[in-house]
Amino acid sequence: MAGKRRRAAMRRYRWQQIPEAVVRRLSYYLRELERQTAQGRDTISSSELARTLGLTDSQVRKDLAFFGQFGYRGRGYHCRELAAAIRRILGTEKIWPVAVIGLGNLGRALLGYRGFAEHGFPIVAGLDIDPRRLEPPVPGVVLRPLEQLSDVVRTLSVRMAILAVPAAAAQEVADQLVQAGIQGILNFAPISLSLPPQVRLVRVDLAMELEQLAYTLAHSRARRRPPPDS
Amino acid sequence: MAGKRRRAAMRRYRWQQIPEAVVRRLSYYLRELERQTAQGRDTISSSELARTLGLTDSQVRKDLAFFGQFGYRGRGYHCRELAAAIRRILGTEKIWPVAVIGLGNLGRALLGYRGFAEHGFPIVAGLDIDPRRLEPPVPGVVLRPLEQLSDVVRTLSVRMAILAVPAAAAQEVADQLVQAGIQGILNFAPISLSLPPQVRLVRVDLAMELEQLAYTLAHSRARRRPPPDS
DNA sequence: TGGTGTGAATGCCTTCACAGCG
DNA sequence: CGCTGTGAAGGCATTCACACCA
Repeated sequence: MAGKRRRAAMRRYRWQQIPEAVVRRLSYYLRELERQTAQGRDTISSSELARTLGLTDSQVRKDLAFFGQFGYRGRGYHCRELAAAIRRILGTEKIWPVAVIGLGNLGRALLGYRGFAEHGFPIVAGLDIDPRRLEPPVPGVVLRPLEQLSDVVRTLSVRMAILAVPAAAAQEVADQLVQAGIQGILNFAPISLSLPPQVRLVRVDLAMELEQLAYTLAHSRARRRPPPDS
Repeated sequence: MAGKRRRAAMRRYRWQQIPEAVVRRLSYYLRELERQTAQGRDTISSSELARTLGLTDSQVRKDLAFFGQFGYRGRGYHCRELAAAIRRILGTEKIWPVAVIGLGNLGRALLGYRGFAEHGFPIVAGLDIDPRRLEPPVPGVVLRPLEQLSDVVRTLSVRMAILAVPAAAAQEVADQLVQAGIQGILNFAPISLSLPPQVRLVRVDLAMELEQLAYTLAHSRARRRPPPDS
């Protein structure tokens, strides 16, 4: 392996038309590959990768086939190599500096969440309307009043922002983000933003995730079973 | 309207076999209906509900049709009434007390996040292995060492837990949750947990959401369709 | 032998189109 | 007249099955 001559380059593709679900799974593959690599594993088969993620082997292979040929027949995929390929596909072989907007409870926590930087998304700035929330300082993070947004975006080359303001303010602040040149928004406010089509939007609604859980619990016939033994 | 005699009860259904995507959208409908209600609106048509969410009108109607008939021909849906129906479907007309496991950066923030309680998921307990993290106290929340998990689960009737521990510890702690009788887990650790099938699992990977954003930004030389989220 | 890559088949979800009704 | 509810059609994603290869 050790990638002497890879027989097939990554396919030049119409990235546009790739199903969203596929891209989503790519992230999962990447996480698992990183974990396996960290554990010293060299290669992995589609069926094993699938099993740990609760998917089917053919789905893994089909997903990857959208982007090229990465496997070795009879042997599977080289973990480190495939991880690198997925990073290239996702665009995370480069660093994406991120700004957090809204430094309340959640925003502050996100400033300190290490998982972002570990995956190529260092948080370089935090902004809030209320200047009192700009204290205390956070090492490595520029804290500024919201009005300086454009400056921050420009000087730090920020293209994506995490929006963690109250729902009531979210649309207005989102408009300001667009104004300032932000191209992608990760929205934590439980509201449906309307934005110009060229601005990418991903929504995370934490209460909603619990609702999904509640739904399955409420309708599982296995009501309130006692703690399983063993 | 004022719901004199609703002509059709909610359909008795095979809740199990309803597509996951439908249940997911139900949460979005609920959010939007709550917002419209708060703005004093009385009724809304499927097409308007759809438009604010970036969906199609027929999709809204089809989704709801899984569960019964909620609309009024020629008039649309009664916001408050439909919201109540969706809450019944999701199981959130009842209160679901939740425990947060892991009181690091993220866990602490989630303790204080109001959006949970507002949607029927009050956080009643926080647990951590490290006793130092149990300070300072949080009003209304019981903070305990992880070893007291079973007690807490029993005395507070907790069925769902939010898992916010480091990835390296996540599987082990998840096993303990199952032991203690937890039936649903919202997992923030960037790792694929393996659990007995009767335990429900929802995964939120924050870095992954940024990866999705990065993907679209990295490949956005050409036009994509508008985000399904809006 | 073991496992990839991929057409073909399947099944599911979404969209269409319109009957039906207030 | 407006808008729901719903069979039918269409499109898309997943799974199957197997040729092919190291």
